Amino acid sequence: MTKATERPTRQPSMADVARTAGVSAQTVSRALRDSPNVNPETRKRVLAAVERLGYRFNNAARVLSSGRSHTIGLVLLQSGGYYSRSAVTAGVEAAAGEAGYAVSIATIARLDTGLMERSLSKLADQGVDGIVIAVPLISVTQKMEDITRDIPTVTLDGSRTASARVLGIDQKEAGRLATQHLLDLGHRQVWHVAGPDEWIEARQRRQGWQECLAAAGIPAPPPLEGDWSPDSGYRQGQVLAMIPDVTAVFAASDEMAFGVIRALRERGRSVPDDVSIVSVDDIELAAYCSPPLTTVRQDFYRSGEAAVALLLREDGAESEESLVTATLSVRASTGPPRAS
Amino acid sequence: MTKATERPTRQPSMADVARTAGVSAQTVSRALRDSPNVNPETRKRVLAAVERLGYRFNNAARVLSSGRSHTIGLVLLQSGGYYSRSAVTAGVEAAAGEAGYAVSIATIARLDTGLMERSLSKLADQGVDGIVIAVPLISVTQKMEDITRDIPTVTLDGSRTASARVLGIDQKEAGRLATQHLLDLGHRQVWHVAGPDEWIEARQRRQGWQECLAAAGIPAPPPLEGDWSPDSGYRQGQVLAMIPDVTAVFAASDEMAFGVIRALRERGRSVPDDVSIVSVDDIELAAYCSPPLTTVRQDFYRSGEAAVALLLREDGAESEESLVTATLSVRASTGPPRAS
DNA sequence: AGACCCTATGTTATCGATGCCATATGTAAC
DNA sequence: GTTACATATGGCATCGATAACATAGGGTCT
Repeated sequence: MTKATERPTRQPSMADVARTAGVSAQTVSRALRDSPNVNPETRKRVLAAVERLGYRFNNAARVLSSGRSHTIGLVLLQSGGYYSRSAVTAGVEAAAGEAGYAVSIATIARLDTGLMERSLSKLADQGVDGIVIAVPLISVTQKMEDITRDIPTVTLDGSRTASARVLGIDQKEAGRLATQHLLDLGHRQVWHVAGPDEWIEARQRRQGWQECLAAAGIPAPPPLEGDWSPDSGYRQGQVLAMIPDVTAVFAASDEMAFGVIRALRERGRSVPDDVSIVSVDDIELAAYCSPPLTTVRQDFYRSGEAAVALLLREDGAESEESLVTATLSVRASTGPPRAS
Repeated sequence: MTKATERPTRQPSMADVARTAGVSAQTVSRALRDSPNVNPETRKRVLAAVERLGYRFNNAARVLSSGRSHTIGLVLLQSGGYYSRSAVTAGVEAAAGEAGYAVSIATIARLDTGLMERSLSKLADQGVDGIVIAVPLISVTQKMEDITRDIPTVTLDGSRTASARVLGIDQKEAGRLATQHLLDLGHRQVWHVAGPDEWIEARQRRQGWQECLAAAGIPAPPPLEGDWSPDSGYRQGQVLAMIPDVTAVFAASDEMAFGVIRALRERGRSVPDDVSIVSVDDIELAAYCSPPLTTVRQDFYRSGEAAVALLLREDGAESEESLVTATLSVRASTGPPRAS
C-alpha cells in the first residue's frame, strides 16, 4: 500500500489524455469543462480517453493556474454544543458541495484569539476562497482583520468585523419567545440560566429575555451563568433550588436545561409542577427525556447553508437578514404555575 | 470586499521575497523550511522580508511541485450519532493538524455505495494524501477499491477492504460489558435494541450481547432493531413494554435508550425499578437525564486521533489493534431485578 | 599540492491545468 | 466575392514552489 507520506506514483495527466484522444491538451481542458465550442464528436473521444486512462484532474494545478481553490474553510469550536456544530457542518458542506466547493475545517479548542488567528492563517495558507466562521468571535484582532480583508468571510452569529459579513440567527427573538411563553402561562417571574457571556448567542438570548420581562413591567432577576454544559446547568440548578419562589426558568441551551432539571428534582422540586423550564436548541433528545423539553428550535443546518450562500453570492450585499427563524416547540417541561 | 467567486488580487510570491532579501527564490524556499544548509544570517534576512511583505506560501504551487497536498480527507455520515461524529472529527483534525495536515471533509447523506463512491472521488480529486472513512462501510465496490488502492485509507470501524487498513474499536467488548453488567446484577434475561444491521458497530455490539448470553447459557431473545435515533428507541420501547417479563434491556446507543425509557415509562414501567437499561456511548447528557444512564463509554476523540496516526505511519503495519477501549459507567438506570 | 568533500547559494527544468492569442474552417451578410 | 463573424482547435506562456543539478569558496586529508 502507498504511504501517505511518500510521493504517489504519477497519475495520467491531461497531456496523456490529449495524446490518446488525438487532440491537444487545451481541447481536453475545454471538453472537460463548460466550453460550448467543442465538437460533440471530439468531446466524446476525449471522454472515452479519460475513461480509459482513469484520468482525474489535478486539483493543485488547476488551483495554481486559475487562482481559485474552490475550497471554503470552516472554523469550528471544539467544545460546546455537539449538536449545533454537527448540523452547521452538514449544512455548510451540503451547500458548498452543491456549488462545487470543498470544505476544509479548522477547529479551535476554546475561545481564544490566538487560536483563532492560527486557524485563520492555516486556512489562508491553504488558499481557501472563503471562510465561514461558526465560532462566536469575542474580539477581533488586527491579524484576523488582515486575513478576512483578503478572503471573503461570513461570520455565523459572531460579532461584526470591518471586513466580514455576519449572518444572524435571531437569538434575541429566541429569548423573547421562550420568556413570553412562560409569562403567557401565568408565571410572574422568569429566571435565566445564561450561556457564557463571551458568546454572542448567549448575550442575545439574555437580552431577549430581559427585554421581554421589561416589556411586561417585571424587574429581571440576576441571570445565572453556565458554560452550555449539562454540568454547569446542574450547578446553577442547585442554586435555583435554594430560592423559594422560582417557578419558571429559561435556560439558554437544552443541555443546560437537562442539568437544571436534574438538580431541581434531586432537591424535591418537580418539573413542570413546581418549576417550568424552557430552553433553546431543540436537540433530538429534547423530546425524549422526562419531561420532554419545551424548547425554541433553531435550524442550524439551514444557517450553515445560508452562510455558504451568502459567501458565494456575487453581489456583495451586506444584508444581515435573519434568514433562520426560531420556533417554539411546546412540550411537557412547562405548564402554568401551581395555584397558590 | 472581495468575492469568493472572483480571482483574488495577487499575493506576494517567493520571488518577491527573494528580491527584497537579495537572495534567490530557492534560498527563500530553503530558509522557510528545514534545510540545514542556510546561513543563519541569510535566514534572518529572508524572514525579515517575509514579515515585511506579509508573504504567505501558495499551497497549490507547493502541492503541484511536491506532489503531496498535506491534506487528509474525512468521510462522515450526516445522520446518526451527532456526538460521535463531532468527537471523531475533532480527534482527526487535532492529530492531523499536529502533523501539519489539513482536513477536508465529505459527508454522505446516508449509507449508500453510490454516495460513498462520489465522496471518495471528490476527495481523490482534491488530491488528498490520505483518507479516513468514519462511516461503517457495508459493501465495497470496485470503484471504491480503485481509489483506496491509490490513496492510503483507514477505515474507522468499517469492513475490511483489500487496500484500506481498519482501525477497530472493540464493539463486541462493549456489548459484552453491557450485557454482563446486567447479568451480574441478577437479571435472568437481557433484551437488545440493536442499531441498523448495516452498521458494523451495531452488528458487533449485537454479537457481544449474544455471545455473553450464550456463555451464561441463556438463549438470546430476538433483537429489536432501531436506527440509532431516539424515536426508533421509543418505538421499540413500546414493543418491549408489551412483553411482560422484560427486566433488562441493552440498547445499542444512548439516544435509543432515551427513547426506550420514555416509552416504558409512558406504559407504567419504571426504570430502573421494573426494567434496567444499559446502553453505549456515554454522551454528555447520559449523566443528566433521569434516570442517569448506565452506559459503555467509548473514546471517539481518541479513535479519530488513532486513525490519523495509523494513516501517517511510515511502516505499513497492518495491525488492527483495538486502540480504543470501552469502559462501563454505572449510573442509576440499572439495578437488581425486583425481588419476585 | 592535488584530490576531495562540505557548505551555502544560484540556475534551470518541472509539476499540470488554464488564459490568452492565433489559426483554420465554415457560413451568413452586403 | 469580399468582408465579417462564429465555431473548433492548437501553441505557448504562465501560475509559484520545488527538485535536481551546478557552482564557488573554504577546509581537510594524505
